[in-house]
Amino acid sequence: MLKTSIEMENAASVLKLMGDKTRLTMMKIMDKHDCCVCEFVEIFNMSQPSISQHLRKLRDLGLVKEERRGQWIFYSMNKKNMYYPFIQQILEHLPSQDDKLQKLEEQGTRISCC
Amino acid sequence: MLKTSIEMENAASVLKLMGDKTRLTMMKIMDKHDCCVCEFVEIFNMSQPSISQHLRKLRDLGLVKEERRGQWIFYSMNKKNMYYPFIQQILEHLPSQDDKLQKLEEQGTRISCC
DNA sequence: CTAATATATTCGTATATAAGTATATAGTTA
DNA sequence: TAACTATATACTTATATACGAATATATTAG
Repeated sequence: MLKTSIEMENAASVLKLMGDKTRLTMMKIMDKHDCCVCEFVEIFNMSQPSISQHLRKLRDLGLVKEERRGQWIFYSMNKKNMYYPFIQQILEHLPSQDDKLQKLEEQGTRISCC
Repeated sequence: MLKTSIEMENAASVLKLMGDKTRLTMMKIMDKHDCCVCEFVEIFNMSQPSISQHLRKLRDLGLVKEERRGQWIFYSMNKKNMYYPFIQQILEHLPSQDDKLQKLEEQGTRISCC
């Protein structure tokens, strides 16, 4: 059985982050796709600062990585983070959120397709 | 790959519960052992009402089961709960908390040994 | 170089959460 | 049956959290 070594305190911190539905969904999306702030703003119909704050929390723990492409900064899960294996096996059990990106594409607001 | 079907909203709720270090530790202990309130009070050096409130939150979601034995009510993880498989694979990755029960036994305050 | 766009940060607000004191309740024990 | 013990509940308080308006910052685009 593949086990990651993770302290209780760190585990609780990660789980608390994932215990917010918006962030959990973001993480599920970012596990497979790059996504930028303005796309999340559309997906969740939330304000840009709110989305930015959610990402900040993930960034503070090194859970996500950024890549600037032109005007946009794309976020994805940082698979090199020490907690990633722990996070991944949680995300694996969640339903796909790809439909949310699909919807963006249909509306012509998917940016990472360009 | 064994996957459980769990909705995002429910997953977030469960994860939020587990995002508290005290509750996470309690859940880890209860996954293998029965434990009563007064034992948790000793383990965590917290007030009885606090422990009781933590258990209440777990109980409200059906995550724990109770069993009265004399004066005491023993709690353990409810392995029949629909979310248990999801929870279990998270708990599996955490370090054992058995040493906490061990310490109780050494102090002579372990109740479920009697 | 300026204007525009994307994003981060600051700030304020409403709500949620964890902790403990006080009290009520549910049993068991004597 | 009354006394006692274990536990649940109610209440208060301090702190954390999520959200969005306003603003600052970092780039790119023209």
